[in-house]
Amino acid sequence: MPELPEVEVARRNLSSWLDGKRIARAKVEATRIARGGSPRAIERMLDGKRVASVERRGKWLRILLDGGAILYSHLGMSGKWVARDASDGKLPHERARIDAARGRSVRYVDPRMFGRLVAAPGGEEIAEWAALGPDPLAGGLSPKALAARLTRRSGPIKAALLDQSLAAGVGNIQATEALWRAKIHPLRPANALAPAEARRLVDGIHASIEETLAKQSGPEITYVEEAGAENPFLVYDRAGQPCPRCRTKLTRIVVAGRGTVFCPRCQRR
DNA sequence: TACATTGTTCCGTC
DNA sequence: CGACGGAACAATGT
Repeated sequence: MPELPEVEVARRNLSSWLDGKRIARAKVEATRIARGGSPRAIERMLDGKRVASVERRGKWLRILLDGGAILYSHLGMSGKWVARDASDGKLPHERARIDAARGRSVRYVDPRMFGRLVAAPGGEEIAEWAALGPDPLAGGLSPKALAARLTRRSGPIKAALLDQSLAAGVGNIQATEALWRAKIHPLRPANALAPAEARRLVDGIHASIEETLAKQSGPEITYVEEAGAENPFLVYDRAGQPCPRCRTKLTRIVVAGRGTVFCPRCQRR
């Protein structure tokens, strides 16, 4: 599952492949991924335009084009941007491609099709982008601001962390890792966190993101659930294994409908 | 064969 | 109106 670090790697890759390049030809398949206009309309928006820059906010990407049009991209659970040669054939599960003139042929691959491509020909900011909260990597997430927003929430802290309007880009993996680092039980009511705990939580989010980012950098990202991939995380998907801190057996529960691993000794309720 | 699993967005309810 | 639980989505594993 791509979360903030993987999406940031995708942004850097797209930027290196496309920045300043003219788009020779775009192809968008007719799948549920294409939104905000027909696949044909998205292609027309891209064809012949020069790419100005690639931005990220939370788990959303956007490609800004000269003239003001914008292509938004969300990777969902299994989406990836990869670069090939223009002469290379269609990849398995390839849903779109953007061929740069005198450059790479950039392909969007997404087996499960939870991802999205949204065209904004007039450069409009789509609602999903506008609704995103502060981005932890951009330094926008402060302990005080997070604590203030958490006072209104009585549900489990883990569920609150998954709300993209609170902290953009934190998903199930980063939330699980950050709570373990901060020694906070996933079921603690969000509005019951002490200031020191909010500080530890923000530190944990930053540390987890930075560490994942360092491990995932490269032109091809591997997601943890893919066959043959090794799990780079400290506790995510490691129920039954010893806690890396105290060796107590890690426990798995379900919070907000999602698998949640924690250490019953380090993370007390 | 049917069902659980997976993360996020969307939707209905309180 | 905001919080929150559950449904839907596509594919895979049991």
